[in-house]
Amino acid sequence: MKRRVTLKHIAKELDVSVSTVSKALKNSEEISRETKEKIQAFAKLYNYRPNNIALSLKNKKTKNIGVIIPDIVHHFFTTVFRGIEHYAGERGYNVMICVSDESFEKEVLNMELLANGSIDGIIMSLSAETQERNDFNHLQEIMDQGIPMVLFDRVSDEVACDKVILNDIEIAFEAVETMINSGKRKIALVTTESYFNVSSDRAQGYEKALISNDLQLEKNLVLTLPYESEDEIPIWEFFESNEIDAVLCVNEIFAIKCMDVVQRQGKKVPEDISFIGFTNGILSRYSTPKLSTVAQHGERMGETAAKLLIDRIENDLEGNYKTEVISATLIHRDSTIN
Amino acid sequence: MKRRVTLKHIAKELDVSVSTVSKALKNSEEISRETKEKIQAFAKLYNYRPNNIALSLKNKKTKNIGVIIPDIVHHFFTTVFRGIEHYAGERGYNVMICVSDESFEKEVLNMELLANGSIDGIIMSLSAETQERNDFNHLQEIMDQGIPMVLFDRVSDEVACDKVILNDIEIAFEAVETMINSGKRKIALVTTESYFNVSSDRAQGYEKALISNDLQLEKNLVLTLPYESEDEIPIWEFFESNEIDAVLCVNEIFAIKCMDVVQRQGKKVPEDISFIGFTNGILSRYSTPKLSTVAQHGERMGETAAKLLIDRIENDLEGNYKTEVISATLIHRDSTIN
DNA sequence: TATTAACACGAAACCGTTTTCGCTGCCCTT
DNA sequence: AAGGGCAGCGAAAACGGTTTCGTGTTAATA
Repeated sequence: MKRRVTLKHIAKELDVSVSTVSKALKNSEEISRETKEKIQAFAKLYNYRPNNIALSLKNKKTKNIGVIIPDIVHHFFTTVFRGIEHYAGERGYNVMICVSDESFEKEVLNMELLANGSIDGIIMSLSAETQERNDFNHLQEIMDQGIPMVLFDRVSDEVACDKVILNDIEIAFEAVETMINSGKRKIALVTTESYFNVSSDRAQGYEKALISNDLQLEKNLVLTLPYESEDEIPIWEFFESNEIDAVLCVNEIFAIKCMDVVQRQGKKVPEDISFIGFTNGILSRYSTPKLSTVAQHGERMGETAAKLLIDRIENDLEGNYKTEVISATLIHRDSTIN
Repeated sequence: MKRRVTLKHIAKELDVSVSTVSKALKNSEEISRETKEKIQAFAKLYNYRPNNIALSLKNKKTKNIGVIIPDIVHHFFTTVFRGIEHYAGERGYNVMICVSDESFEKEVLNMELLANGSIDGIIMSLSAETQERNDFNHLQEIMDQGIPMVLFDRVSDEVACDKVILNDIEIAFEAVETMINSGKRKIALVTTESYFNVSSDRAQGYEKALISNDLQLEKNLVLTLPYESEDEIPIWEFFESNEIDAVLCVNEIFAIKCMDVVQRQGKKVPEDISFIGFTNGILSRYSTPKLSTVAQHGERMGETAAKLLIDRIENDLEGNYKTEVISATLIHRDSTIN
């Protein structure tokens, strides 16, 4: 119904100039006390709020940050997002969110949409397709336009910007070593395609742990699963045709599915076979047995990313890109011994 | 590094006026072919993109919609959000998202932030605190300002606007009746505080089903749990001190927790006791046994909400508020008989 | 040859703010 | 009485676009 009241309306109504109104509302010394009181009272009465769009245009600052994530229905990303949202809110920023659906094309589209002035900076995690194609021109363009950008979790060495990552190698190493120390010897890895930087890092940690404990590195103890699939057969065969007494999974779902399969095959978890998964989501807390996991501290990751971004937006940092490493922690539940 | 190129830059460089550039880029008939070609080539070369902020100011349309949800790390809300994002994207809208964290104060703050010109309309689900306080002035103010708003799932009768809800009463009725038909007689309800409209609707459906099947409506077969709590004792006692052979839970987590408790008490699911939960999330699919649930079709809910909102933004509908009802469906897994 | 229509472009207003600068009066000083 | 200083306010530019309404040039027509 009612149109929003603007400075111009107030000015006309009170028979002063727009500039006077603007100054009065900022309590400028330049304006007499009585004029200020009159204007402020009027503004309050009509619930005046400065128009953000006009401010953005004038200041060339939108106080918005854009977030592009591959999937919103995904525990890890939502926790990261929560961290971003909280931190950004504290510093007066709003968050626009786009979902790439793991698609390269949608990622590019989203970036173009956001980059047209709507946001002061971007936080993103690469889509699966982007990692597979290894094509980062769209990121480079954003950087060239001088729009600050922070990459988290799924990052790439090929683009120079601030990054927030997990110490994937170290924590995978630690996870595997924990299982070795509890007496396990035939340790498997269940992972995704290796173009995911996180998967290859975790594989690296897995291998290092085996080697440093004088264990054989066996190719057939590594199972590569498609990112999303309901097909259980490869899992079933994998655990039937190999003697395995411990498993590291690069995500929670893989771990739950594998645990389910081996239990149906008559093995006991963790006595016969231990499990550790990445992503400390709800599934881990409610599975049977409760899954031991690597907590990725998504919320802290999000906060860190937001801090890096906003710092760069507000201060001109001239390159000097930082990579912050979030330390994961191992959470022992009932799928590992001790 | 490089500043974004504007119409003014192009105009100066090509020695024409800003208006000519603007028209040329819109392929206006008014401009000669050669001039248009020259300008378009130049624009492409320097990767000109119109500034969204300037457009928003001029058109008084931002092509942004705001979404306020109580929690982002929550399966149902993320699926709704995905629906919103998809549909909005198709119609050329971006999404700004705010999280109220179930807090009244944050909800109000978020609305004020969004309402200052950043968005063309709002989609929201009420925070727990807002429902508890029963205070909707902030919603009314938004409506008074003429900003279109759509409420979903957690709605209130006290505010007149478009709404999207689930047929909670009917589906709860159906769920309970299904269990009755499989021979169950002592049917419990595990719910949250009744100021959640969805909980009270589900309770209503539960009661109606009992009554219409000539079963006793027993107060002590209703367990009210705090919204988030790790305390297991009330659950344990509830199932120990009552003879119960079937349970309807108003959310997934409650169901999983209860199933866990009764199984540790030595009862068999579903033979001794059946379970149906609301929210068809990942937990339901991977619990032991797999939980039978009410699928709320969050994605469709989100799409519907977005459609209602955008239709209202783009056409002046003058009141005539609609309430769309999404039909939930019962998914039978292993926590119910047959 | 004078009038006119079509063509191709420019000037300016506008969206809502902020901010710089300049212009009035008025009072005080000498 | 003249000049200086200051308090209080307004005009205008700027942010980056769109759009309406001229306006000058050329070619066609009477």
